[in-house]
Amino acid sequence: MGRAPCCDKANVKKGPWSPEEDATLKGYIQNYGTGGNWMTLPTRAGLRRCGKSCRLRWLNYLRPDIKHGGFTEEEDNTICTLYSQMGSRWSFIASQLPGRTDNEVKNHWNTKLKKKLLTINNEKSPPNNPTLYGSTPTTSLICVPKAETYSFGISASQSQNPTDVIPRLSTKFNSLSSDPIPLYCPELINVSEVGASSKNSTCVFSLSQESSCISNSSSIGLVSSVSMAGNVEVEDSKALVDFSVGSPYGLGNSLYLADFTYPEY
DNA sequence: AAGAGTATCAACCGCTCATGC
DNA sequence: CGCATGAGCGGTTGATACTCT
Repeated sequence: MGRAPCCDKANVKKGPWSPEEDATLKGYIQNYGTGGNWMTLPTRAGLRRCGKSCRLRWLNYLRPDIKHGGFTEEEDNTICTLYSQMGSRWSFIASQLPGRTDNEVKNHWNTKLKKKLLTINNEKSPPNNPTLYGSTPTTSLICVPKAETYSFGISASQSQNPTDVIPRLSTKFNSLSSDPIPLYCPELINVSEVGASSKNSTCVFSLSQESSCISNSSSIGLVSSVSMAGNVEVEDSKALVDFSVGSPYGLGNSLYLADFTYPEY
């Protein structure tokens, strides 16, 4: 027994919105507002749509203050900076960009900015010289040249049962820059999930317990415990590693570019 | 010109969180 | 306190547009 559906699936239309539906929804909200209840709005407005669908259509497309069109370089930098600090908090990031929606920002990141980051690193980073990505010095996106890569290897756990194999990631993430927080994490990191999509191989990992990590940043000193969760997306043997790092000293978050080798089981 | 491959983005899905009862 | 419900969020999908061969 699962959760009750939010609407009568048999009687709601799905798929792209027609201009007539857009006009109906827009007209209704402009005249009467949402009434604080999206679930009943389609019925009140005379639309055969799910309330969630109406909400999404209004917020992402029909709102009068939506900005359509390409992103400026300034917006790109804002997204990169905030993503490096906050992770995929798209609603927050979008709130810092007037007229942009979380969906639009998320799509823009996934289709353009992420690739741009990889491309820029490949083309412009001289060996042995970590560089900041972006035009503003405040950004904390770090492109790590191949020679300084944070290589890591994965070895399988001792389990023989494929269903409960938890590969373990033994590595050190040791940023050469003082910002964000450089870390040395000698502990084994449990890989909670390894999978592959049509485009990228993905490896999701997290520390199963608190780990002692020593920061070599003089401004930070000793970080006694850090929890981490990260994603790795692999493309052409490079990995964009996205770490959310929590510590008693607050939160840090950084993107690293690293070489990646597939585990040998 | 046509088919295949790729990129884009609107929309959906399922989950979590907040709130009210 | 526990449950039901709705809002909001992030991940993913799929249709369409675009580019390449």
